Amino acid sequence: MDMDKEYYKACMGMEALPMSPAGFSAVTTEAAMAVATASEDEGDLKRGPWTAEEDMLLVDYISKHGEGRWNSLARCAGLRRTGKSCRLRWLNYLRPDVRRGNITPEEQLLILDLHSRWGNRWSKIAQRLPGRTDNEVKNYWRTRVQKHAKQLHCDVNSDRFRDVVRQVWMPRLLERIQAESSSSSAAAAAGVGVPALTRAMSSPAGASQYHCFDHASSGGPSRKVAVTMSPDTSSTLRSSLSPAETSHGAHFPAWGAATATANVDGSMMQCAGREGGAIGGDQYVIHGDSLSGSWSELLAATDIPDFEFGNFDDNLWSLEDIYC
DNA sequence: AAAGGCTCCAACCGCGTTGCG
DNA sequence: TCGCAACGCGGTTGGAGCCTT
Repeated sequence: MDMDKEYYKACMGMEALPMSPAGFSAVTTEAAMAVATASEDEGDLKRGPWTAEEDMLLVDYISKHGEGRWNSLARCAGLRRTGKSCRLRWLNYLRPDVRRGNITPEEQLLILDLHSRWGNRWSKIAQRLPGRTDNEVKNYWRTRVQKHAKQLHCDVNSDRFRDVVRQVWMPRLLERIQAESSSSSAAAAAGVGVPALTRAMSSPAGASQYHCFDHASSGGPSRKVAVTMSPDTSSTLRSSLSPAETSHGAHFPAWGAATATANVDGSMMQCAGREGGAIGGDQYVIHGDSLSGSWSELLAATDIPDFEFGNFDDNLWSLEDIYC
């Protein structure tokens, strides 16, 4: 294609070379030359795992010329790969800002929340998780979330599973986040004695809400609280929750005075204490100190209709299991 | 120690969309 | 307007490494 030839001239400072997929070999390094020569010999595109040499070629080329035009980039860089393959390798692995390692509780919470409103829009969800790729989010969902749905004998997209996520999983994640935040900021907030969930604020319109627990009063029974992820707060979580996109069927018409806020890595999480709550028009209640014990015990204590709790093996649903 | 099963994730595939001639 | 090529997204697969028996 002429467009490609012009691009090659521009980016390589040389005349365009023949365009056969196997024979195009505008190379800038010895390694690239070797790869290109091999491609001429074998006349075939390479597939499968990338080698360190290929990674080096791709990174080197993109650092000099930028990304985009992946098919021509692959040829210019002397890679025997399709443009698709180069793009995927760069976006999912080689890009400097790709975050590696376990998905954090904050990220898990965000994924669960965003998936509940957007479904399998992995790319869109990943945009709200800096450094994470759609592939990573998708893999997390398939390996972790779907596994739990399977253990619950329900479809991952079913209302039932969504309820469990909102009523049990997300509150639990939130508590963990807050606990970590509390411990890390304990020194900074010296003397405050901040409980896991504290402070007051009103319920913002369009917020995502679900129950969590207030363990502030140690020794006493835990209070059920409604949690909202507010669009009015800052950072990543806020950006994920624009009011126009918030579509949960969670409603808490009246918010009690004992509401809570936790700021985790700049992500403001809010909780509002009250005596009851409704999600999707139904009253769900999580009783007492339900946050200790197994996953199935939590579920058994949760008034989510139609779950066959007797089928669960407690060992399958250890609370630690829901974290990475 | 070895074999089989399982988990996780990198990579591929197919299809819809977009842009350009 | 049409056709083609490239791009981007979501679904799926293959295999390496880990775990269990």
